[in-house]
Amino acid sequence: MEPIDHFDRKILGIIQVDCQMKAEAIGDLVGLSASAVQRRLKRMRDSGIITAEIALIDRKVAGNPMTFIAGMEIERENYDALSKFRVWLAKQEHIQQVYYVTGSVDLIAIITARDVGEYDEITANLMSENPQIKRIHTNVVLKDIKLGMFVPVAE
Amino acid sequence: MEPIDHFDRKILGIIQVDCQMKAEAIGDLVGLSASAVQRRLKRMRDSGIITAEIALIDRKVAGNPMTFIAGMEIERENYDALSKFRVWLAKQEHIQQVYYVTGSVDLIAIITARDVGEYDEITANLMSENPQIKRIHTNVVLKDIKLGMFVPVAE
DNA sequence: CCTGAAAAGAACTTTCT
DNA sequence: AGAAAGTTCTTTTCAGG
Repeated sequence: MEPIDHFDRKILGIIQVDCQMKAEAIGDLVGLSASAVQRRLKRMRDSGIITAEIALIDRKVAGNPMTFIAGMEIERENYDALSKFRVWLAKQEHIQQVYYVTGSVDLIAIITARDVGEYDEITANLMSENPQIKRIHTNVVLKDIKLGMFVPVAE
Repeated sequence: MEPIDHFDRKILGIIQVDCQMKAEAIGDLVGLSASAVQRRLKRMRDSGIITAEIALIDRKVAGNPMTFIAGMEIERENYDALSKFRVWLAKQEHIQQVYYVTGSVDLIAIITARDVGEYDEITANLMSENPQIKRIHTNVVLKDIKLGMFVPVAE
């Protein structure tokens, strides 16, 4: 993967907050011309440093106001079934994030739903479709304190 | 908050995956002219239905390849200190997401760091700056199975 | 009120130095 | 890299449902 310089880092810091900002405005902030910024953006998109540019929307308007954090235990034996699980997950729109972790549970998922009833349906389906999952510990999110995907760009 | 119609829902579904898609391309997908799509986008941005448009970047390139999920226990008495905590959190770039939850822990945070050492520094600082946090249970993320912020838009 | 289409304006891409 | 020309996209305007 291509190396990035000081200007790239600054640009990444900006577009992680607002990727619709005009190249000229970014240029003013980082001390570069609009052309140079555009070139760098194109290079970072093409090389995969920028993996996606997405809109965040109001969950209530989308009809999925609730969030749940599910800790899951899986059977050690067939934990190679993860690849199949991955394929299955890609199609599950309500399951936003899944992490394979160390600790008291094996997987942690962040799931969005209309209400508790719908969450129940989702987890019931999750367990029936993926028998390697033995147990689910649920935390209901009462309040989003901070939500983001921002990653600091180290110098 | 303004109501949204079928076209808005389709547009939201698209820009949650790619917010740089051209209005004409979106129009082709949803069956609307480019002008109409632009108008709807502007309205949804102004009204706060679209809360942000952000770039996702490669964590390794950013120098923060590791992710940790921290479950935190807080003292019941001064859990109104949440508002101060919130202000403090806003400045903590390594702490991406924080949820106030029911269950065995009170808060769950998703934290990004260069390595375990840096994570240790972050949590040490977290606890010294916020004495109401009594205990932290850490899950180290071994693999990101799915990462996203996509929210399905109910009809 | 919202659409589609065309004109006007702004941004991006390319080329050149 | 920056600047200017060329191209594309967005914004505004306007007529019509």
